[in-house]
Amino acid sequence: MGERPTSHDVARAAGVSQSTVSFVFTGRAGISDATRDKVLRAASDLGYRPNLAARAMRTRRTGRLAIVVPIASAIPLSLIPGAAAAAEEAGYVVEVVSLPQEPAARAERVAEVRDSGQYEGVLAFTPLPTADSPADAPAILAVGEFDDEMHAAGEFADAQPIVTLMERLATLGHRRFLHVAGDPRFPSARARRDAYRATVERLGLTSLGVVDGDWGGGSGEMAVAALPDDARPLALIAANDVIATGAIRAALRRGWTLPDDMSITGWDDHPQSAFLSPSLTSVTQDRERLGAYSMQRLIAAVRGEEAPSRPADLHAIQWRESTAAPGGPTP
Amino acid sequence: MGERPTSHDVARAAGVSQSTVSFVFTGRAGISDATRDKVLRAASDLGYRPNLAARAMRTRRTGRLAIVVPIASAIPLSLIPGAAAAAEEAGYVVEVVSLPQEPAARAERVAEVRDSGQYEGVLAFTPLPTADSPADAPAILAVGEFDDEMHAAGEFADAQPIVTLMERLATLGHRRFLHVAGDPRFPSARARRDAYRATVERLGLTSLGVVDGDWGGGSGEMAVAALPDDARPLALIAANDVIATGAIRAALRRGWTLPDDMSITGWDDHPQSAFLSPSLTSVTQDRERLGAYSMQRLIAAVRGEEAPSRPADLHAIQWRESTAAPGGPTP
DNA sequence: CTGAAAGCGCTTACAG
DNA sequence: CTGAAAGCGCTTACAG
Repeated sequence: MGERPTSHDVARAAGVSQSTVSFVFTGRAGISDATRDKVLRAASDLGYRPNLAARAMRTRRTGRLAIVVPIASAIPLSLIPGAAAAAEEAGYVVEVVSLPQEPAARAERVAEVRDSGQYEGVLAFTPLPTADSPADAPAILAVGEFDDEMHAAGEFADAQPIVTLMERLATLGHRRFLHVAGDPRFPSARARRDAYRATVERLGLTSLGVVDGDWGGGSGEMAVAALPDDARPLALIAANDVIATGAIRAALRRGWTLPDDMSITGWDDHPQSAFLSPSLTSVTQDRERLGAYSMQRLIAAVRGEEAPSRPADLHAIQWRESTAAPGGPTP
Repeated sequence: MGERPTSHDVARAAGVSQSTVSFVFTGRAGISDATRDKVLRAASDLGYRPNLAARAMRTRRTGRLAIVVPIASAIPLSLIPGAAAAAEEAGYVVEVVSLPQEPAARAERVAEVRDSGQYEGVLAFTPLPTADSPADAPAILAVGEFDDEMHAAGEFADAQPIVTLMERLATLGHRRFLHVAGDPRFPSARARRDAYRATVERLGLTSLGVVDGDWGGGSGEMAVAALPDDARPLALIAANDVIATGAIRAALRRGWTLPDDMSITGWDDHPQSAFLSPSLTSVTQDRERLGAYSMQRLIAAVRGEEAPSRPADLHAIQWRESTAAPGGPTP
C-alpha cells in the first residue's frame, strides 16, 4: 500500500497546480475541457483516487453510515447487501457495527455509535432501545424490518400480502382463520397482525384467535396443538415460514390431512419452504430492494431531503400446495 | 455534529500542550501520572474522542477492514456479526462492500476494493475470482465458508461432523450411503464431500453415489427421485438442510417411510429443520465464533502474526427423528 | 517529562 | 479559467 499517488503527483504529471486537480475531482464549475482532460488522463495513468480520509477531514463530512446488527440474530441480515449497495451508490461508505445481546450494553453501544462523530446516519434492522439523543446527533433509522411510520403511512403497505392471502382463501371458501404472530416488538409483526384483524373484520370472517409468537417454530406448533378438534377446516396465517413449519408439524401429528383440514401460509419464502410436504404458500420479499429502500430513506433523512417513495412490487406471493379450498382440493 | 472537541480544546482545558494530549491518547511512555490524569479528566469532561480520520491521515494506517458480500446470497451473512465484533475488539472498523452478481463486474469490484488504499485487509465469505494482485496489496482472505488451507490443514477439521454422523449411522446398522454435495466451488462443499468419501472407504461402506449439487432443494429432490427402488434402506448425507429437505420431500412422494427406509442428515440447523416431519438431524455451527475466527485469521495475516488456532467445539450435532436404524426404529 | 513545529492529502475562499 | 495558501485534527521526530 506504499506508493499511492496523491493529487500532487497528478498535478505534476498533468502540468497543473494541485488545486486544479482537486477542482476536477470535486466537480467545480469553470475548468476548461482541455485542462480537465489532461488531469483525468494523468490521474488514470497513475491510478489516482482521492484519499477519503483527507477529504473527510477537510469537509468535516465523514461520508460514513453505520448499519447496526445484533449478534446472533439472522432475521435481517439478508437486507445488508442491498442496503450497502444503495449507500455506495449515493457516495457513502457503510460500516457494520455489531450489537451485544445484553440490553444495557446494547443501549450503551448504540449511544456510542451515535455520538462517535464517525457516522452521518445509523440504520438498525432491529428494534432499538429508545434513548433521548442530543439535538445534533446523526439520523437514526430503525427498521425492523419496517418501522411504524411506514406502517401507519400506507394502509398496511408492508403487510398488504396478508390481505391478499386472506382474500384468496376466503374466495376458496374459508371462513375460519387463525393468526400466529411474530415478536410484537417488531413493527413488521404488528403490521401483519393488524392487517389480519382488519381483514377478518372487513370480510366478516371468523377469527379463532391471534396468538402472539416469537418468530419461532414452537409458536406455530403450540398454537395448532391447542386447537379444538372441531376447529377444522381452517386457514392459518403465520407471520413467517418458521412458524408455519411448526404448525404443519403439529397438524400432521394430530393426524390432520393437509391442506384439506388446514390451509396454511407463511412469509419469507425460505429456501426450504418450497420443499416441505405440503410445499408452503409464502410471501417472497425482494430483500435487495427492501434493503436498498431502507438505506435510501436513511440517506434522505441525513440529507434533509424528502423521503423516497416506496417501491412497488416488493412482495410476491408463491402459491403452493399448503393452500386449497377447505375440506379438499378444488381450484 | 457541530461542536466536537479537538485535542486542542482538551489541551487548553487541561493546561498542557496539544502534543501532550496526543501522547496520552496514543499511549506513549513517559507521561507523568499527574499530567495524564489532568488530560483524561479534561477529555472526559468535554466528551473528547480522537478523530479517526485525522489519525488515519497521519499514521497512514486506515484501521479499516472490508467484508465483501455478494448481493443476493444469504449463505454467509450470518457470519458477519461475529466477524464484525472480532474486528472491533482488535481495534479495526469493518466496512461492508457488496459485490455484483455478474462475474466481470465482480472481479473489477474486488480489485477496486483491494487497490483503494482504504482497507488493510479484505474478508470474503464467498469464492473470489482469482486475480493477480500487486505485491503491496492488502491481505485478502476468502473463506467460503472455510478455505482450502483450513481443509488441507486439519484432516477434515471443517467437515468432521460428517465423519461423526456416518460413524453413528454405521453403528446403527447402515451400510448403504448416498451423498448430495453442495456447490463444488465452495471449499466447504468439497471438504464435506471428501470427508464422506474417506469415511466410506475407511469403514468399508457402500456408496450409492456422490451427486454434485448447488446447495438447493432441487438437488436433493432429484437425487432421491433417481434412486432405484431397491436402494432402500439407505442413509443420505446431505451437504446442507435445504438439500435434505428436498430429499425428504422426494422420499415421501415415493411413498417411502421415514426414517425406516431412509435416514437423512443435513447441515446448518436452520430454524425450520427442527419442525420438519421427520425433524431433521443436522449440524449446528457456532456462526458467531466461526465469523470471529475468520476475522481473527485475516487480522493475523494483516499484522504478519501467526494464525490463531482453530477453536474447538465449533460444531455440534442435533440428533433428531430423521436418523434411525435401517428398516425401523431401534436405539 | 513536556512543547513547538512539520506534515499527512485534501478543500476552498481569495486573488489574479 | 487557474494558482498560492491556509487549515481540517491529528502524530511524531526533534529539542530542551
